[in-house]
Amino acid sequence: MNKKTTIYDIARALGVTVSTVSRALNNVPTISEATRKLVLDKAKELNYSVNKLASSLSSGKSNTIGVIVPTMQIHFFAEAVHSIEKELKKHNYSLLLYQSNESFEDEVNGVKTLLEAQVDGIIASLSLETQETQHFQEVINQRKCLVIFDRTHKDIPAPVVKLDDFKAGYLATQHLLEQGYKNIAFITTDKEIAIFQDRFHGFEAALKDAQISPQKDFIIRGDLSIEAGIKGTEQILKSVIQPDAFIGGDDFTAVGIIQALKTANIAIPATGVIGFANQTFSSFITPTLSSIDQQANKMGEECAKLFLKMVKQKSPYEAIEQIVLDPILIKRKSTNRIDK
Amino acid sequence: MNKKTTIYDIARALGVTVSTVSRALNNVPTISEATRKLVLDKAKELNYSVNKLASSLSSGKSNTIGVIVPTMQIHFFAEAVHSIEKELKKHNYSLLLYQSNESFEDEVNGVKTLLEAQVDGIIASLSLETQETQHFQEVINQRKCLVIFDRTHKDIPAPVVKLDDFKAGYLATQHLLEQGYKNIAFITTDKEIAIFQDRFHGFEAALKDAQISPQKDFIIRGDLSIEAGIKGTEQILKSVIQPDAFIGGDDFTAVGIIQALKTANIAIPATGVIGFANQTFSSFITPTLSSIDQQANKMGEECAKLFLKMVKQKSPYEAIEQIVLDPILIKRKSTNRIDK
DNA sequence: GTGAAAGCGCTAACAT
DNA sequence: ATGTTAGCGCTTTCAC
Repeated sequence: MNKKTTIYDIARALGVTVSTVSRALNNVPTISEATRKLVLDKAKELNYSVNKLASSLSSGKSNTIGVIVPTMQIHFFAEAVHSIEKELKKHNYSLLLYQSNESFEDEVNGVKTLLEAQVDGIIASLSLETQETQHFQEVINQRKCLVIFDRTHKDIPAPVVKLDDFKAGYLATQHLLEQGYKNIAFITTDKEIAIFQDRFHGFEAALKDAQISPQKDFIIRGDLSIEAGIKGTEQILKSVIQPDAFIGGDDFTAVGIIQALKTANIAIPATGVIGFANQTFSSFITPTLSSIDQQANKMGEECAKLFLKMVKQKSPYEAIEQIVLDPILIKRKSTNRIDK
Repeated sequence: MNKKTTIYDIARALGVTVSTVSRALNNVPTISEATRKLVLDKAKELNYSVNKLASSLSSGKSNTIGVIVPTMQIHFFAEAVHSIEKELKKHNYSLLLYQSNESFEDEVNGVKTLLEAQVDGIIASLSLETQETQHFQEVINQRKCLVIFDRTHKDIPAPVVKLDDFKAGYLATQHLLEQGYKNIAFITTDKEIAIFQDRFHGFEAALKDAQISPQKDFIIRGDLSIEAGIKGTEQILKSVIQPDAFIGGDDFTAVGIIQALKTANIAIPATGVIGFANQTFSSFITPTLSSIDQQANKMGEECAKLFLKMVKQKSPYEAIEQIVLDPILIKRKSTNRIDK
C-alpha cells in the first residue's frame, strides 16, 4: 500500500537491470524464457502494476483514443460510443470521452484537451454549431489519426464513416409509394446539416423518379421535435388537398405527426407516417413507427476499425477512405397500408 | 509541425529557465506579471501545447477519472455518464470510459486498466455478475477516490450514490392504491440485485400499510423484458380472480404488460399499469406509461460532486457518504383511473 | 541475452 | 522573482 512498486523494485529484487525487467514485461523476443518467468513471477509477488503515463511518455504512444460526440443523451451517439469502446478495448486502447454539447467552442476545447492528453487519435462527430474546422486540421497536422463520423464536414481531409442519407430519404419515400401513398408531406429542419438535407434530397429524387411533383404546401422546414411535428402537421392539414402520408425528419418529429393525426381523428396507416433514426421508442408507440435505421453500432465499429487501420500505416492519411453504410428500412404498422 | 514545442523551447527563446516557464504556464503566484505575459505570448507564438502525460507523471496527479458502467446501450447509464462528464469537465477532469458489458471479468480488467492509466479516481456501477469486490478494494488501498452508484454492493467501503428504490416501489404501489386499484400484480426479476429487490419490498410494505395482503398468484419473478411482461401477464390473467393493476419491474416489462392487456382486450387504465425507470419511450407509447424516474442526470451529477469533494480531502475515506436520491413518481395515462 | 545510460516533458523542492 | 537540479517510471539505443 505504501509506495507503488516500479520496475526498479523488481530489478533490485532479482539482481538484474530495469531494461531486462522492461523487456520481460513487454514480451520483447530477445530475452530468455527463464528470466522472463522470473520477472513475471516477481512482478506478481510485488503486486506490480505498470504506470502507463511513464511508458506512454517514454514511448510516444499512449494507446488512448479520444472520442468527441455532441452528447451522450442522444441515443445514437451512446450506441456509437458503445461500439467504439467495445472494439477498441480488444486492441488495448482506452477511450477518453468528450461531449461538445452541440457547442463549437466546447468542441474546439475538446480537441485541445485530447491532444494535450497525447491521444493516438480522435474519432469525432461534429456539433450542430460547427462551421470552421481548423481545430481538426491541427489533429491532422500533428499526424494523429482522425476519423469523422455521421455529422461530417467536407473541409476536413480525413476518413469518414457515414450513412447514405440520400438513400435513406429515397428508401423511405419509395416505401411509401409502394404502399400506395401518393401525396407525401415532409416535415424537417431548415438547418444546413448534411444528413438532414440529404434525406430531403433523397425524398425529392424518389418523387421525381416516380414522376410525382412534390406539393409545396406539404414541405415544412423548421425544427425537429415532437412539437415541430405537431405544429407542422396541423398547418399542413389546413390545406385544401390533404396528404396521405407524412415523413418526419427524425423519429421525434414523426411522433409529433402521429399525435397530431390522432387529435385530428385521422386514421393511421390509412394516412402513413415514417421517420428516421429508428429510436428505441419507435417500436413501442402505437402504431409502431416505420423508420430508417441509422446503424449506430455498425458505424461505431467501422470507426474503430478505420482508426486501427490508420495507426498501423506509417502515413495515416495517404489514402483517405470514405465508408458509406446502407440505411435499413424498418417497416412497421405506421405505413402498413396494403400488406396485411 | 515537425517536433513539438516544449517548455525548453520557450525557455531558450526567452533566455529564461524551464521553471520560470512552468510557473508562468501554471499561474504560480510567485512570478512577475511581465515575464508571465512574455512566456504566454511566446507559447502562443510557438504553438505550444502541454504534454499532460509528462506533467501528470511528474506531479502525480492525472486529472483524469475513470468511469465503469455496464453498457452505454442502457439509456440510464448513458445519461449518467453524460452528467458526470459535463460536471467534471468544468473542473478540468477528463473521463476515461470503460464498459464492463455486464461481465465480472471485464469489470476487474477495467479497474486494472484505469489504475494503470493513473486515474485520480473511479466512478463505477457494478455489472450484473459482480459478487466479489476485491478489485474495488484495490482502488481504495491505493488511496484513489472511489464512488459507486446505482448498482452498489454492501462490501465496498466507499461512498455511494443511489436511488431510494424501496421508496420507489412504495410510491408506485401507493399511487395505484390512491387511484383505487386494489388487486395489484407485480412482474419482476428473480435476480438478487438490490434495486429490483428493494422495489419489490417497497411494494410489499405499501400493501401492508394499506392492510392488503398480496396475492401469491399475482407475483411473478422471472426476467425483465417485454417478452417477460407479456408472458407474465398472460399467466396472471389465467387466475380466477383478476388483478386490476400491474407493476412492471422496469418499463420494458410494463410495455409487455400493456401489449398483453391490449391483446386480451382489457382496457387501460381501467386496469392500471406502472413501470420503473421512466425510459424515453414511456411518454410516447399508448397509453402513456406511468413510471418512477431514476434521476440518471442527478445521480451522475452527485457522483461527480462527491468525487470532487473526495479529491479535495487528504484522506478521502474519512467519512463515507451515502447519497440517496428520492424517486420521482411520473403520473401518466396508464394509471389515470380517477383524475380526469 | 543483458547492462548502461540517455532521454520523454514536466514539476517541485531547494537555492540564490 | 528566477535558476538549479533531481526526479516521475518507463523505453530504447548502443555496448558488451
